[in-house]
Amino acid sequence: MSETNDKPLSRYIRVLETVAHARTGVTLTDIARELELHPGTAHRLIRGLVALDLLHSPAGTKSYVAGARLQSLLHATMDRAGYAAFAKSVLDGLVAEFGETAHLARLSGDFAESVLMEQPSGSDRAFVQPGRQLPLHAAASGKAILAFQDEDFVARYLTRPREQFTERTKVGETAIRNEIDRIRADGMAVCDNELDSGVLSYGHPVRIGGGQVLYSVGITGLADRFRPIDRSRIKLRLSEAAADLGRRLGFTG
Amino acid sequence: MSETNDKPLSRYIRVLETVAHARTGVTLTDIARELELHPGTAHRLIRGLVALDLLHSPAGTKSYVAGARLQSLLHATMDRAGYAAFAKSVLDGLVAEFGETAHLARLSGDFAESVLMEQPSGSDRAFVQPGRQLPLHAAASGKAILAFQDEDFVARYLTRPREQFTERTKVGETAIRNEIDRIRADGMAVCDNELDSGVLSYGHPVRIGGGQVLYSVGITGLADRFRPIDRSRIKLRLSEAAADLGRRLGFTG
DNA sequence: AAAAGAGATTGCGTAAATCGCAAGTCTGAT
DNA sequence: ATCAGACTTGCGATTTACGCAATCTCTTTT
Repeated sequence: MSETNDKPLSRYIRVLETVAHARTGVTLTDIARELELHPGTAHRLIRGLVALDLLHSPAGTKSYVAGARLQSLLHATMDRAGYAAFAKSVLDGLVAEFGETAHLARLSGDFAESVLMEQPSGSDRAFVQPGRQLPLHAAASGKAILAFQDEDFVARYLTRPREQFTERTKVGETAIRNEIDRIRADGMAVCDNELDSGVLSYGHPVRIGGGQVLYSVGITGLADRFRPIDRSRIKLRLSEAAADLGRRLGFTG
Repeated sequence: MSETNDKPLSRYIRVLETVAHARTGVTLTDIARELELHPGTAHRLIRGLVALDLLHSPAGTKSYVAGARLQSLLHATMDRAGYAAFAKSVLDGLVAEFGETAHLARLSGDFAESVLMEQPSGSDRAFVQPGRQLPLHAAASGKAILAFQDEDFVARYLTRPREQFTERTKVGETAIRNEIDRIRADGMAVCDNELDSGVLSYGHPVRIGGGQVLYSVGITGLADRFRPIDRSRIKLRLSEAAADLGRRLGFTG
């Protein structure tokens, strides 16, 4: 009988806590010592956590830090209301410049979720009000996120059925793969009548610490009115806004 | 279900992710359906997570939300540098009003860790520079956090040895219990020469979603200069700042 | 109020993951 | 080259988690 009545899950969590509380990366031996585990046991636990991307060992190093999946979980627990405090001003800047609706979207499972939206005053239509689920294959802000996920994520997404919202919605695997390549090369996603009819939308990935893309920032307007606006200027402003947002959202080093 | 990694840990994590992604509480059946688990299996998983305080079921309800330990873990992954983006302006407001040093502290294990500090220009002394570990029984911002932890946490903290920093540091169990009661009743903690000699400090708990206290906001100054300032005005401003910070850190619970 | 139904909980035999330990491998410093 | 410390892998024995089905507990319906 061991003195500790620890179940497996408890030990995993304690490893995560040990890593999280350390300001810098911790080594296997650190963890084993801290938790009074045999090195072999610590190694097995860590290996399981790394396999799930809860821990990460930076290239070549033998120390461990919080993995992307933990970061993702952290952001997932943030309430939508919390974004206004530090993202509103960035969106307001875009609204002021283009006179169209701007929004911030967050990856949430298999959708992008709009978490904050700002509109020009007197705007009649709310395209992307907070809470709306934006499909990753059909919305500009969704595509901007999808295009920068890893291959596992993309492959898994493509195995599932995808809704065809308009006759322009791309749903085929090849079509979406091509679109992803285009977005990666260009740095910005476009959605022209692919989700809502008559609506044109641009989306740009937001990179947080470590380069992970959990968010995107987008501008949306009625196609007829929005189309004439110079696309390179939109891209420039969106990339600036994304860099700003990434700095504000990138809690983790 | 003949899918991917079905090791036990993976299922636990997927339950946590399901709960985190839901804006509101999710029920056992929701989780079972989402993850394609049998209700009995889902129940067992959830039970294990609740036992570790990773999930929480609000009084009497049958739905689940992120537990205190999960929130604590996730916040621990945040880098200190990340707080500047959305907490600096709040601290600056306090500095401008009182002309003393303001800081944000975060619960980290058995200490409160200063994660952000702002000072009046030309200030000569850095009381609580980011990274400093503030003891939960002797620093105002530490006490403000300790007083709002649950009984288990407090009891566990009191079993460990506590350093006596000055002759005014309260180290006895009864003394600390009384201090906790006072802070709970008053809503604010005071540290008068209990940690650093000649230094007077106030700390106020920051409640994030669900009412949990993982942070505190504090003002610190030389006792001789700071003591004359009206305490009720300090309390008012600190509580406003805490409410603002809680909103910005707005996490669901 | 009684019945029906959905959701939540418990028990059980079986299958699988984890356990501690020990023996191996790697790495970097002397 | 050698050595010490850190990391990794392998092995039965044990513990835990597994799916399923039966039971319990509510809320809703009649």
